[in-house]
Parts: sequence; C-alpha cells; structure tokens
Amino acid sequence: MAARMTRQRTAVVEALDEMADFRSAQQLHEALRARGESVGLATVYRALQALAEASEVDVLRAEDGESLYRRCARREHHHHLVCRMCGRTVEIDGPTVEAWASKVAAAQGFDDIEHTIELWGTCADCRAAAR
Amino acid sequence: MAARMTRQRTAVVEALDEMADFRSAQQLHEALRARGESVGLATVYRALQALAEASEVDVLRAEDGESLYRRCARREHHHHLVCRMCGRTVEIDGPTVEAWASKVAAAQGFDDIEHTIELWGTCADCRAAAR
DNA sequence: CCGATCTTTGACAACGGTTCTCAACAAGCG
DNA sequence: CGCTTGTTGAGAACCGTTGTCAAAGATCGG
Repeated sequence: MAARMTRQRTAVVEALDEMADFRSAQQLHEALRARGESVGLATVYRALQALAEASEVDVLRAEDGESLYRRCARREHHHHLVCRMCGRTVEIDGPTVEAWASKVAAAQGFDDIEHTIELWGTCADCRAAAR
Repeated sequence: MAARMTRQRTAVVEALDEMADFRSAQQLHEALRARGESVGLATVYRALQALAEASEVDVLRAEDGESLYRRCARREHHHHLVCRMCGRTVEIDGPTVEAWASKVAAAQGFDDIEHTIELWGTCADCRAAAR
C-alpha cells in the first residue's frame, strides 16, 4: 500500500515539471533516456497512471487516441486549449460551461455527470512557421 | 473515385439505422454476423470510416479509446449526452458553448479551432437497474 | 448480355500504444 | 544489517485498427 519514492518516479515527475505542454508517455520516456536517466517504458506508464489517479497530472487523448500527460498549474477542475501542432497548452476554465453541462444532463435524468471539453487549434507561432 | 453500392455497405448502414445508440465497429460486426449478413471486420471499419468522412455518422471516443459510431438525426454540428453504461444517447446543442469556445481560443491567438464537448453520465434506467 | 475495367472485399498479417508477467531489485523498517 | 514487500524492466501479450493482395463483383461501353 506504500508508494515508495524511487529514483524512477522522481525522474518522471522532474521531467514532467520541465515540460510545459502535454506529452505522450513515449515522449517522456525518450526525454528521460536522452538525459541519461534510464527508466523502463512500462515504468513510465505506471508512474503516469499513478500520478493521474492522484490528480497530480492531467490526461487527455490526442485525436489519434494517444494519451497525453501534463503537470498543470492548478489542481482544480479546468480545461485546455491545445495547439495540435506543437502541443502548446493554455489552461482555461468556463464556469458558464460547467453549469450548462450539468443542467442539460440533469434535465435528461442523467446522473454522475462528467464532461469532456477540450479545445484544439493552431497557435500563432505554428501558423507562422507553416507559412 | 466511385463509391459503389455493395451488399456490405448497405448492410452496415442498415445495421446502424436500427441501433439508436453509439456502437463500436466490433459490435456492429457482431450484429451483422448474428443476423446472417456476413461482412468482414475490415470492411465494417472501412464503411464506417467512409461514412464518417461523409458526415453520415458521428464518431466519438469511449473512455478506453475505442471509437463509437452512430447515425445521428441531425447532420449539423451537435454534441451528445451518453450513458456510459448502456450507451443511450441524447443529442444536444449549445449555442452558448460554441460561442464561448471560439471566443476563448481566438483570444489566445489560436486558429482552426475545433472543440470536443461530450457529456457522460448514467441514465435513469441504468441507475435503477444497478440498485 | 458480355467482357473489360477498376473498385471492393475478406482473411490474415502487421502496427502501435498500452498493459501484463515474473524474476531480479531496492525502499523503508525494526 | 536483514526482511518484507512494493517496484522495476525486458519482452511478451493484448487489442483496436489499418495494411496487404489475390479473388470477387459492380459498372459500363459495346
């Protein structure tokens, strides 16, 4: 039941802290390897899974189904505006939307409501670069 | 470039029409097989892919990443409230949310904005059944 | 009708992200 | 220290999905 602090777990958290944007488990793994910290891929997955469960990281699914992870500034519920090219992320919240979502769902007799609201776009830098 | 009308494609569309809720490609395949219509799994995937491209069906990702398909009543942009237990679906739209999404994204200098807004919950029937 | 043409099909292999397996390993504790 | 028990990692397994390619069939000009 513990939750031992191992070299590997520390490394994953540190790597996440250095990355501002959403990254895949494989990208994290790659980054760790590149800096000399050898950590197994399975371990990276397990660490991310644990962190996600503890709400220490946010998870979201890319359009191709891959899971992306990010250490967000705020731990409270929020959403994201993500650049689909470079992964640049802006945290956003929309109290209006939250209210709307639960009202709509409740009106239909639904319970345990959860919502997925993510915004994808192309950030100014990537738009300029693609020119 | 054609788009030939084959027995298989017709079968997939018909099966979709009979299912009110979001179903996976494999469930569709299973259903077709069960009713005697033999269609290859790859063909089901291809048909769904084509239909999705033509906006004939809506696609959404289940929490485990599996793609779910549904023939929706309206072809215009809309969202869904889905029961995570039985798949029961209610089409919803939120003009307020649409406006909010594009405003927020534009304010951050993002382009080609796209949003994912889906609501998940447990419908009244499933809640009663789970008791 | 009849082929010729050219898309579609389907069984199966391949793919890619993620999870499982299990023996070797190391945190934390007394 | 030793022990106990959670953790690691290399590779296999998993599973939804897509690719392969020869055979089948839809469409069309004649």
